[in-house]
Amino acid sequence: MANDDLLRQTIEKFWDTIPPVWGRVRGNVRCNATHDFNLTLIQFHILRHIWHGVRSVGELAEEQQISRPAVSQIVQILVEKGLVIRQTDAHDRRYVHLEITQSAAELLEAVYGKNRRWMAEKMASLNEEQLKTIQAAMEMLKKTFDPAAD
Amino acid sequence: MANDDLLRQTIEKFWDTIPPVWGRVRGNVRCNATHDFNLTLIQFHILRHIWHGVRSVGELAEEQQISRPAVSQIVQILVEKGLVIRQTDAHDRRYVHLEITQSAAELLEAVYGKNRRWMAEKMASLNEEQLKTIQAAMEMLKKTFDPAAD
DNA sequence: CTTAATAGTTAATTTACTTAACTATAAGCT
DNA sequence: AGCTTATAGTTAAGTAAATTAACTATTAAG
Repeated sequence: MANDDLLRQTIEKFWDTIPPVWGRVRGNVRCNATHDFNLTLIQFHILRHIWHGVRSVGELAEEQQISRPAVSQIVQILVEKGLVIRQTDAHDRRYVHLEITQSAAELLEAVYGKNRRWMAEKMASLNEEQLKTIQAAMEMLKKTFDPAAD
Repeated sequence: MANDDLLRQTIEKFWDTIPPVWGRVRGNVRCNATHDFNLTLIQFHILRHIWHGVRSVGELAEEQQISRPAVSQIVQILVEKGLVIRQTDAHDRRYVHLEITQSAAELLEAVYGKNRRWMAEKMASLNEEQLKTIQAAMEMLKKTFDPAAD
C-alpha cells in the first residue's frame, strides 16, 4: 500500500519533531518554574495534573509513567510547600484525594501563563489555517495514543 | 483579534497532547531499549543523534539540554559497549568526532524499527488526509521551535 | 474471620545529573 | 614571539532523582 510509506514518513517526522520541540518547551517551563518558584518540571506536571482533575497518587504515577513512591515523594514536597492538600476519602479510607491550594492555582497560572506567552510569541507568525491544522493533529495524536484505548 | 483565542486554544491542546503522547512513545522505546539491549532512553537518544549527524559532545549537550559532562559520561558508556567510536579532529585537536559502529546501526534499527511498528499499529486507523495533517503540523512545529531561528 | 488485594507511604539503594576543577589545544593580543 | 583568554572535552565529587522492596492501613473475597 502507498499508505504504508506515508505512515512511515509521518512517524519519522514525529521523531524528528517532538523530541526537540518538547525539549525546548520543557526547557522554557523548567526555566520559569525553577527561576521564579523553585519548582522542578515534574513537580509542575504533577501540580498541573491535580489541577486538571487527576486526584490520586496511583493515577498520577500511571499518567506520568513513573513509580508511585516517586509521585508520593513529589506530592509530599508539594504539601510541604503549601501547594497541595491531602484528604482521605470518607467512603474508602485507603484513597487520598489530592487538591491544589489557592496559592498553587496562582503559581500555576503564573508559570503556565509565562510559557503560554513565550509559545504564543514563537507561534505568532502562524495563520488561522495553520493553527487549525496543528489543533487537528494534536486531537488525532491524543486519541491515537490514549492509554484508555488499549 | 480572533486569532488570539485560536492561538491560545492551540497551545492548550499542545499541552494536553504532547506530554502524555510523548510519555507513551518514550515508554515504549525505553521498554524496547531496556529489555532488548540494556540501553537507557537517553543513551538511545544520544546514539540516534550521532547517527543523524550530531557528532560532538557539545552539540549533543545543547540538543538534549543536559550538561556536557553528562553527555561525556553517556558517550563513554556507549564507547565501552562498542556502539560509538571517538576520533580526534586532525585540524583542531580539541574536537572529538563521534561515529556509530556497525553494530550500533543494527541495534538502532532494531529498537527504532520495533517502536515504528508499534506506532504504525496504533496509527493504522488514520487515513491519508489525517496522516498528511499530522505531517504538516510536525513540519510547522519543527520550524516554529527551531533553536536556529532565535 | 482469615486470606488476598489495593492505595499509599517509608526506607534503602541505585542511577543519573550537576557543578567544579583540570587537561589539552587553539585563538587573540601587545 | 610569548602571555592571556577561550574552547572542547573529561574527570571527580557531590547532589538529586527515581527505583525496588518492605511496610501500614483499609477493603474485598472466599
